[in-house]
Amino acid sequence: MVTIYDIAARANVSAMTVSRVINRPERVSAKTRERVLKVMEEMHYVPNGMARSLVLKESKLLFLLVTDIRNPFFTTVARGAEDAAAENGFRLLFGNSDESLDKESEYIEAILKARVDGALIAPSGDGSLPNLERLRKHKVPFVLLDREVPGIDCDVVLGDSIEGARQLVGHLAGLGHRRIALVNGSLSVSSARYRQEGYREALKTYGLVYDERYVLEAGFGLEHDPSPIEEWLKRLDPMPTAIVAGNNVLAMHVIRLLRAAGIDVPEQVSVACFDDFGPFAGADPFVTVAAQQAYQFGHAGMRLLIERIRARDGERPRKRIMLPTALILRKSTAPPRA
Amino acid sequence: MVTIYDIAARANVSAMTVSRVINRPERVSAKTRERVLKVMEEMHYVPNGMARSLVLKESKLLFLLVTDIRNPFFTTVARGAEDAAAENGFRLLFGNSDESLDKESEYIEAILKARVDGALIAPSGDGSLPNLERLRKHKVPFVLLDREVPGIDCDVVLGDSIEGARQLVGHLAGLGHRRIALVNGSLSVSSARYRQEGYREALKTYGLVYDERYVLEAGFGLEHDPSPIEEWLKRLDPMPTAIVAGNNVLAMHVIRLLRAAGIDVPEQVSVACFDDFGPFAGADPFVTVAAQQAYQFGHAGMRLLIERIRARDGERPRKRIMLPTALILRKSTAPPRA
DNA sequence: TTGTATGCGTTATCAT
DNA sequence: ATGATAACGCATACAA
Repeated sequence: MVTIYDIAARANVSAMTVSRVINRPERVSAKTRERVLKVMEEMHYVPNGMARSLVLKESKLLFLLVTDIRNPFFTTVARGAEDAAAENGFRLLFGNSDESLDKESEYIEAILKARVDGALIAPSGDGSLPNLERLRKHKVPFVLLDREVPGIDCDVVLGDSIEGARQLVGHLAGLGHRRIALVNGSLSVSSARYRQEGYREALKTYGLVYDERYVLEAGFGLEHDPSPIEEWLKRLDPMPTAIVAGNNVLAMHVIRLLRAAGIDVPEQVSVACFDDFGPFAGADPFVTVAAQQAYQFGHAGMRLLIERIRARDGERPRKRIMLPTALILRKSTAPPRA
Repeated sequence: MVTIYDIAARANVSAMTVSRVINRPERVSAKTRERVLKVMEEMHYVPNGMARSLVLKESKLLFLLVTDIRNPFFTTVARGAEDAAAENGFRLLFGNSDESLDKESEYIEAILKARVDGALIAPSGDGSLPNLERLRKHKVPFVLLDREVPGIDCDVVLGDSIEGARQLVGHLAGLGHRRIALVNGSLSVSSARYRQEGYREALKTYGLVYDERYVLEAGFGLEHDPSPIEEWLKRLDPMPTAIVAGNNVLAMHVIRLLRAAGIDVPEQVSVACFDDFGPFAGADPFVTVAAQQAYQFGHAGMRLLIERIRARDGERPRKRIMLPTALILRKSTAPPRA
């Protein structure tokens, strides 16, 4: 491997001069600078980032930890995060926790070992507290994504779940639905709690009663067993005329299960959910959603993280960015049958 | 930051002993090992990966370069690649080239600087040759994904485009279509060439004539301007009764444009494409596809890469993995109108 | 403007 | 079984 010493020898300067040509070109005479640059070119020199990181104590590496990169929400988040990172000269490492605390813990260790400059994290849930405290103890700057964790005070980018619930329930109530159920993720996830809270408040707003039999706590993950949803749907009597899903995965499960049971959507049951399905949902997406600004989640979250890294001031006040949701009406919702 | 020297001091051993406890525990007496481990625990020691990489000349970092992480094909590839990397103790950096050679070049520099152990790359096209030669010159192991590049001999994971084309055209011809058009990506991308070749061969197989007016060279990327497609569609006279799209993005454009022009799919024109739309295409996906095994692309590609890294033998024969495609019949294709 | 000495945190080598 | 020393490639502090 070619090092600054190899360059130095060939250019008849010291290694320090080579280092300066790279980092502070203006502090080197034009003549030697040209000569050194020429030798660097000839010898195909590429600076060793690891050696540089070791002495500078900054790696220009950031970590993005999501629960599943396959979910178009996180896919788009990743795109926004990578763009923002690249714009600021950072590279991105990534991992999938699969909503599992254990996997998350492994990635936390990876974050620590890799000496990345910071991390953008969608925590698996409230159980992430020890993981985040571990990062905090090691002074690794981090920003939370989509979910907050009670007990930890940090920058966070959230979606407005309360407003999203109001949009969803409001739309369904406006169509005339009065029995609106909710399939949710685990209540140990803050977004699920907010969504449930918003659902409850919105029901009240529209003069509907909250009935806990019409609320199911399931899982947000693609790999979660959907059979509890199936049983719940069978159990419901009378059937709700509309179902709100806590995220896109749950909506898919619900629609699939309803159809499998011979129930038409939206003819017999309307379905709407939080989160959108991304740009590849097809030319004519089906599900009515309260869409989150996924790209902004990633982009703004990354910028927040980089800001905090730059302002080494750990005492800088925490920022809490709340991104609005947008109701997008599609074909999975319709007025209830007479 | 806690270093092995801090641990050494507290445990009354040398730094080397601490290093041994971490890397070769069996070569340290049980007693001191326990003592050192206890101190490491107490002081919350985390090894510095960068320092380690510097001396060992291996980073346990791999780079995944795709053209767009938002495309469900690459999303799933990423998931497979990350899984395979994690299974083997590697972490993944990633970047999006957006089908742009310039962006790709920037990531190539990043790959070089970061001293990653290898890279899994979906090249932007044949123009990637210099970029790949640069990696080769610096002895960075790499594996190509989905596309090969003439002039470079390396491991590669490809989809069987010839077979995919046969499946698609065969299906349409079987339905009775005789005027089957093709919207393709840039012919400087190997997969586009193979798909076009397969299309041409399949037409012959099914006794149909190849007419270049019914073939358009557009772009695979989500950001490509779709207006050439629009003009092409308007120009076609008579209209084809079926259109094969070179990938999922093109299929989306075509379907959207046809509908915008008041043309029903599949009633008036059938549409089918290479690549699938992933697990979030909705509960009832619309488009008939020749699906690629995206997860396997990532997983097998990553394993190939890791194999090559381990067998430091650069002369090891290149592997060329060809993954089959699967025809999935859905609602975007139907018999032509009488 | 340029060079020397030193350290970043770790591991390999060789010694004890 | 354990330790002393050098080296990995680079940048900072200081000196010339």
